[in-house]
Amino acid sequence: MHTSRCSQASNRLQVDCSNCSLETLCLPRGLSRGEVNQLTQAVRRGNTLQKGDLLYRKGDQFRGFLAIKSGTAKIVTTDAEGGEHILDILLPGELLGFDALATDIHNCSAVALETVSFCELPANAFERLCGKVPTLFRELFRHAGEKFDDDVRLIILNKRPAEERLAAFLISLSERLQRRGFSPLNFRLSLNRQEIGNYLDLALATVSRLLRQFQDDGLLIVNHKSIQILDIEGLRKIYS
Amino acid sequence: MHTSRCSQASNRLQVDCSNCSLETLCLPRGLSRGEVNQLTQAVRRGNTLQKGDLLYRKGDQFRGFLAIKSGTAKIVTTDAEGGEHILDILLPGELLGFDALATDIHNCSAVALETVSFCELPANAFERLCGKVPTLFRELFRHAGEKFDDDVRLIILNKRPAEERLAAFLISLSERLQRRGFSPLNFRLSLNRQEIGNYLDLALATVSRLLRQFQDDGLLIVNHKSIQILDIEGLRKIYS
DNA sequence: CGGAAACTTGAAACCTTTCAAGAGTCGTGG
DNA sequence: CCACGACTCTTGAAAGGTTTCAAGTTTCCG
Repeated sequence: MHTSRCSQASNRLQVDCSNCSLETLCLPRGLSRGEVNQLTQAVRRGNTLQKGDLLYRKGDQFRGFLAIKSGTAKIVTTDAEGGEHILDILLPGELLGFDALATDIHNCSAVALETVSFCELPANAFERLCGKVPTLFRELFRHAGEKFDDDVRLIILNKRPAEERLAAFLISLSERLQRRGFSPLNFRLSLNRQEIGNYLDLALATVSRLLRQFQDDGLLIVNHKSIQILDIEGLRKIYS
Repeated sequence: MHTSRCSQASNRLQVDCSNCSLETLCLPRGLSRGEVNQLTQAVRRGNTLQKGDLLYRKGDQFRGFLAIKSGTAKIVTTDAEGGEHILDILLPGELLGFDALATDIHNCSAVALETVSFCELPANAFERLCGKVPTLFRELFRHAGEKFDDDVRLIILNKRPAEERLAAFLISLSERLQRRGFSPLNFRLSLNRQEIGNYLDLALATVSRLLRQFQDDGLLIVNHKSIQILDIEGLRKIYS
């Protein structure tokens, strides 16, 4: 196993939560200026990991909430037979760690899908802050709520035909990337076919076939992991 | 899911959170004696609804967390086409309301599957209490975490073959009923075939066929909604 | 008692998977 | 710089699990 110790970047640039580009997506979202300052002091910034490294591992003690600053990660768990199941894909500004809420032990692993940098709000700092910054726990609750809604979306989505699942996946990705300032029509998948299939409960071959079909239908151009969406409304129509 | 144990809140018995039979499952779970007393004062007890009634409706403003005292309920949401999707089945001692966490607007409806009595911790009382009873907030987070784990279980379960899904559903029900003092081998389903199928993403006909098959295999005896488990280990083996 | 709703059961259809083989891609080292 | 091997991806054909359709039966409830 390679849970390599994170390298802490030297902060000559003095990036903190109040001037972070993800301020409106991440934890500071609903907080006042003063509250963000308090948060800033508690957060450990500039951790980085490489593709395949674990942000945390299923079974680990909860150490704190994490926030993706750049790069992407996947949340996976394993079933009784050791099979892996991808439960979530995380983009910059999204929080991790909610899978430890019930028992203080992580129920999933978080794996970097590419080079990732992230921030950490240590558990003890969080508890300390909740007294001083009541909005903080309200905001964290809100983030937890969004995860619930995501779960609901996935549960419903995975009842639909394969074509709709993949279309919805691509649209959701596109919209989330746009919200983060990336191109919504031109992006690289950080998952391979196998992983997309795992997430959407489809066989690898089905994902491949459907991407081909979308391309043949003029909806997008796919080149390995790069996706160029040509007709997003057409895609949207598939998952009406 | 026969749940006649809890009687209607009668005034002479002065039922409160500290002497409720569900104390160890419900919200008071991790709280001290004094904390439970504070909780008791905030909780509104003795609400009852009939089969088909809504505890809350998708789109409603969040009013507070609810706890099932007796009876069962289902959490459902609707997709874009108006199709219903059952996301959870609630037994006595379980909390509802987490689907409003993200936006303060309920993302799902909660529907009584039979006569239900429940308690309510109003939203404003909750916020007031969180300052005074820090453990309460921690405990609610823990309950939210358990919902996450349930979602994960359902997502993984619904990737398995139909036979395993239904077996796992029955086992889970059996175990949860046992934890609440009901017979784990003899119970009534509060869902019809259609609803079980909806929850497990199976066609009504498949549920019917599988129950028949389980009976033919000597695993259980099914009679409409009544289930008598004969060989729980056999059932468990199906969902290894 | 009668009608609506829920359930059972068979047969055919269908979507997706599995299997398998071949092509393309990437990184490494000679 | 090319060759090699390990992966990943594509694609066809066959198999398989579930659904759909449909008809018949049973149950529930006014």
